[in-house]
Amino acid sequence: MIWRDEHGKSLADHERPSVAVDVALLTLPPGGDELGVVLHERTGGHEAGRRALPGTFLHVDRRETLRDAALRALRDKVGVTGREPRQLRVFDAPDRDPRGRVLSVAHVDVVPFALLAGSAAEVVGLGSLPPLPYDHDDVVAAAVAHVRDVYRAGPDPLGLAGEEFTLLELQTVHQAVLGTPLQKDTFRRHVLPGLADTGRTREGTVGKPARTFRRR
Amino acid sequence: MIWRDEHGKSLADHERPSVAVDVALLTLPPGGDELGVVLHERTGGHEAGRRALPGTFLHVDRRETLRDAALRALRDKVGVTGREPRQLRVFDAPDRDPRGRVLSVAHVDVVPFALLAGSAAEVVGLGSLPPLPYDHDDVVAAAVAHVRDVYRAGPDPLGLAGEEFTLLELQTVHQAVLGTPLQKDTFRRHVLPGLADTGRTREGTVGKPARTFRRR
DNA sequence: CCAATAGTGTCTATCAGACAGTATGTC
DNA sequence: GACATACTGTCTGATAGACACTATTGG
Repeated sequence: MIWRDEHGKSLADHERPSVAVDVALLTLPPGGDELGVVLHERTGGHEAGRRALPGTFLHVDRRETLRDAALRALRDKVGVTGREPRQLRVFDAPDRDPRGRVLSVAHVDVVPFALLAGSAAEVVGLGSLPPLPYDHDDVVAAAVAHVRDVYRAGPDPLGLAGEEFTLLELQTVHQAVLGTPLQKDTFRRHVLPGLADTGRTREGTVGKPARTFRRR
Repeated sequence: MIWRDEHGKSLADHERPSVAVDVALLTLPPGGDELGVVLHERTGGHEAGRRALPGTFLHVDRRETLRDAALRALRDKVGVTGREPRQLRVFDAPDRDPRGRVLSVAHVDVVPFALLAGSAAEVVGLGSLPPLPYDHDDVVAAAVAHVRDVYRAGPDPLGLAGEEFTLLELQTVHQAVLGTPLQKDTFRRHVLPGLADTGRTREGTVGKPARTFRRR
């Protein structure tokens, strides 16, 4: 049976675009004071050696969702699992891909730097990004803007700081994400209502040991 | 020439989904105190008589953008032109359309009620929506949430109040959009910085005539 | 004068931001 | 005890929210 729409057309009568997903995966390199982008270097094909955001085509034949495609791209291209990519928007300029009409559903996610150890990921600071293919520069810009918005709402909403952290560690994360320095006492009062004291302290440093917290 | 990706596959080797756009077009019925949704009644086909959001398939063969497809849907299905639809997100549940794999890029826009005069549009208040097909209920919910967010930022960002308005008219619009009553004096001070006094007043009513404003 | 709506002076509670203090650890 | 870092009391200025007053029109 073939379903037809109000003009008597079936789905087969419409030319269909290819649909891809691209993921701007952001992280915080240690010691760095700015966000990093996880790229992968392409091998083979006509774009060998060029770095790009991890991405892939949607596998319609496997009834794959966009989320699953994004997770597959992260796993296969940069060896990262356990993420929760969020849609940013669809990039749909007709000439954005020279191979044909390809819509790209841009996603954003974030990963603690420690989880990248030993993976195929290459992390590049926001300030030293190479030119990226397609509209990946716009994807990164949208991703950074989105993450900054989210981080204005409360303490480490996406878990960049890990499970347990001191207030100074949390402040460092927020400063790197937002790209601006923050005041210690103001920051403390801002985030404290959203945190739970673990009862433990961070020992072994100079100065008074700091209490550690979890997100509530 | 056929471009091949890093696995030696060309675009033709991937099964492609159909891509549709759906638009939640919101308006403010006169006298009403809540947002309305512009629906169109389907004619012919297997869903005749059912009401749905205006939508259409992306015309890949015409190199159409998603924005253009959304504008075309508004023009052809409900007779509305001159809008600026914004993407909400992609709805991609594999079984959302019984005809096959169809991704829907949901859009939102807003239209002054006066511009609907004589069109094929049917406006239904948010509180009295019939069950909508596919995931159109979710689209409407996302659209309303988005418009509410936008209207928290400043005076009538999307132009629902028209060109020129009194503060009371503007307040009525905001109350209907947000679904909550607002305080006269607080509202006034909140929006005044974003308005320009026209120098004119609204005559012919009981009480002191109100000055009219434009958005700045 | 009265009714009705427009517009404003002012009080208060809250909050961001900052300074400068106190507390508690290492060396 | 010196020093470094964690934590906090408190001041200030800005802002949201609300009350109640004044202003200006039509009838």
